[in-house]
Amino acid sequence: MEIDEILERFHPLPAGSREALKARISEAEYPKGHTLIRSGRVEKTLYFIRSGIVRAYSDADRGDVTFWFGKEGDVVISMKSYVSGQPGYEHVETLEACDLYQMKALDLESLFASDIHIANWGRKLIGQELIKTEERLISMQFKTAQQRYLDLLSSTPDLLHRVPLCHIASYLGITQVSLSRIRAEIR
Amino acid sequence: MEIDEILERFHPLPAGSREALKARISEAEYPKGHTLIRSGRVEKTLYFIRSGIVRAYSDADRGDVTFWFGKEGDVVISMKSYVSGQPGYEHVETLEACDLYQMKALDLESLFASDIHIANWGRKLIGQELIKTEERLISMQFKTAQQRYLDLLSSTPDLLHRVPLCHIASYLGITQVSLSRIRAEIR
DNA sequence: CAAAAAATTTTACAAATGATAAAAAGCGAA
DNA sequence: TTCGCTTTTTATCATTTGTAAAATTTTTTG
Repeated sequence: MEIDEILERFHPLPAGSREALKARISEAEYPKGHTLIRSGRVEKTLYFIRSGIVRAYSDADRGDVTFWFGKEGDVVISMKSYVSGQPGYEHVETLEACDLYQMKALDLESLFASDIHIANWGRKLIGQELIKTEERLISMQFKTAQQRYLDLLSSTPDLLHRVPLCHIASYLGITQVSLSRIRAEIR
Repeated sequence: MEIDEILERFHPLPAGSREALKARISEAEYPKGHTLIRSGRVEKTLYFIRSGIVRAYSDADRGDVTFWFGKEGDVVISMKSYVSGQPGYEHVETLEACDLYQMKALDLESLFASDIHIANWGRKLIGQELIKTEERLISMQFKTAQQRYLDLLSSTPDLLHRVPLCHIASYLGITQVSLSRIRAEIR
């Protein structure tokens, strides 16, 4: 997915503002298994995914728990770092070789301070992430694991071919064994 | 909590921008049990809580499920309406008599378009909501119901005196009976 | 292709949670 | 206070989910 298309996903931008953003964006490739964001740090870079897939996870007693998948067109930010300037709680690693657009958080910050269109674009971007997170939270409270699995199957079927089931299970808030049971039941 | 203090909670504002916001804000009182936001509509008003407590909930098979509590200093918005302009999925009702500051979403929208400080303030506001939502999502995935209850107890102990346990249970993603068991176990 | 490694599924048992019903406790109004 | 109502707790049993270990399948590597 090309950068113009990605930037327009969140909110329309006047050509001048879009060019100002693009002037700060560079490209980078990373292999599978590369860690883009590490917890406990204030992250200084953010990414847009041109191609590939990544996961965000945090450490827990029972190993790491995946709470987000990002794919083509998505933004990769340590939200905590980005919003509050405090060390984040998440790791983000590539699950495939990835082509990314990258940008310094400080560059974006200074564009926010000087360009009102970019400030509003950033507001919309965060807003859309918020809706997605809220909808996931609600689905965790409302729905059974089986329903959540079926939802995932219909909304992003490709995820199941591209990501190991252990990460899918943890994303659904269940164990690998439970997921296996659900899959057997449906078959 | 006074309006200046609430507005400053999210991001510092120059005096002029703060006054521009305050010029669009009025006060209102609502009794306990009043519905501020109804699902299926595009909400045109947003609120800041001066005093009192509210809950957001959605309809499910097994009755309504509470997914957010707001108290003094918090913002009450239908996020879906506000961010995407589409009908929201949540109801918000007062659980106590509430003193609120209220504002038309369109007024805020036009301030976003004309005042860069307010646009960035709005960005920070949404960002902080996102962090809170993300942390709750993670705690739903990582933690047992008992841990979530203990977390709630230590972070907002007053909630338990002000809100019926049926709403607390649904907020924690468990039944009233399970919550009762957890409470008995701890005692 | 065969061996090794990794991922996934299956099994058996234990623990946690849900559903339901009924009892107990708390609370406001007459 | 007592009555009537709501909220909370307790008890029982059924179901779901977790843990641990083994079996199976798939993928990787030589």
